[in-house]
Amino acid sequence: MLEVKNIRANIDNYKKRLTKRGWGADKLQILDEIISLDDDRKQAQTSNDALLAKINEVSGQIGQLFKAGKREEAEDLKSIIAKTKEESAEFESRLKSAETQLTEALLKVPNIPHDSVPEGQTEEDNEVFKAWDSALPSLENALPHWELGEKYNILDFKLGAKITGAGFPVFRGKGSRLQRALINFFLDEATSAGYEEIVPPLLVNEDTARGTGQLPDKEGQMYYVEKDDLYLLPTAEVPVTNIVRGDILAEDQLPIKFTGYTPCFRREAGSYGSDVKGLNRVHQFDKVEIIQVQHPDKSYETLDEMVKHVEGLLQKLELPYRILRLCGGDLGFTSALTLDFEVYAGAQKKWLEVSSVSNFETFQSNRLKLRFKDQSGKKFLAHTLNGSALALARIIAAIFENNQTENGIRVPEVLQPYTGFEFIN
RNA sequence: GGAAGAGUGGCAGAGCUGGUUGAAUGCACCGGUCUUGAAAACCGGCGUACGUUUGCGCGUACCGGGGGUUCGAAUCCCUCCUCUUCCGCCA
Repeated sequence: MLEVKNIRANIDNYKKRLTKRGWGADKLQILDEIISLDDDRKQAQTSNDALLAKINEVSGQIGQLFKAGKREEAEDLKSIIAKTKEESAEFESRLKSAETQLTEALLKVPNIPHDSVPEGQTEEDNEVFKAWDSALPSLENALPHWELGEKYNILDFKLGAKITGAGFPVFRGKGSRLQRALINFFLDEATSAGYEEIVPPLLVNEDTARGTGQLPDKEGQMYYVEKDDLYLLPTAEVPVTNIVRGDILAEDQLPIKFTGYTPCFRREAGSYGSDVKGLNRVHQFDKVEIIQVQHPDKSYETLDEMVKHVEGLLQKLELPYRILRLCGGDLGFTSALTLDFEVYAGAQKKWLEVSSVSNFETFQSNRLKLRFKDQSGKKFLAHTLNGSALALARIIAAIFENNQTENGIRVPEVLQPYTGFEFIN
């Protein structure tokens, strides 16, 4: 959520940058409405506060009169309060209405794209930030990962459908072991890069889902447990970022670095087409997330650092990858700048998104009320960033497809200490 | 799931027979005096949000969340949440 004071101070600039998201004049006028609602809000509060002050003052007088035994005089003053309360009620309802409308309007405005965000409407317009220069794997008679899963009995979609439904794959045997190896490898890499490991709850309440921006408008993407009013998490970002919700940190506590492994649950309502095949798009997958809370002056350096981290993982896994800078039209609602990582799956001959690293600047922290205090005691909203490091399902798809040999699927060397075997066969 | 008790400022802990109590006191923290330096001692400061003001400041709200009673509530009532203890159940 944007801050009204920033909208006021930068309205022309914000409008200009929001056009990158494809916003036209009709949508942009909401910024003017926000300022006007904020004016209403202030006016109502100023009037109401004055009336409340009067009530407080007269109440004090009544108290004094009662003490002095002047009951009748006290009774007389009560009528003043009754009258003032009536006046106050009107301003109070105006105030509440302005606040409600203001919040509703603010919730509709996405984050302001960073200057480096390319123009464009669809994923076609994403900028290739770093391309893969070497030759892509080109295998004779290569099998897609879902066939390899069946061939080696390590990944079973039909079984998942039987137990739960479509989009809930079952790993077994060496497939399970590879999965566990990847999780451990990713967590080890993150913790040695200074991230504190977190095991969060997998169900979150409404306040938490609101804090990172999943609510109010993405409830359709989350599984919801009605009886307990809880949501199954779509990413570890949600519970882990909320660790610091409402905090006022000391400046020297920054940056805060968290990592966490969790399964992720996504309804993926409305998805269709060939890209949902196999592990390409599933309702439950495992992911290791990295999260940082950083000083606004350093958050873009931090973004680079996180990009390097993710890049390092892909290099160690020997996977061909490329990095995209998302264009305005493809940029997530809460993000100011996002870099997507894609790995090449050699049998499908497709690029699969395996990580998304974003700087939210103060968009999340404003909702989270996450601030830090500088040496003079002034408070500022912190910047939040996160990235997948990495999302497992598609990584496994790529490893299966790219590493298939006559002897089976070759386990990347870096994972072999974790798996205890070199081939899946 | 049942029963009882409790939720106050960074922490501890008063207030809870309603009336300058945003809240005593102690610790922690920050500044100062003292000291060669430090400690101790002493003095001062020390919550959050919104509004208002050039500024000093002033106003309003907040004592787990929400609602109510009252001229006036941290203090009374209702409700929800959380925690503790005991019982039950259980990985």
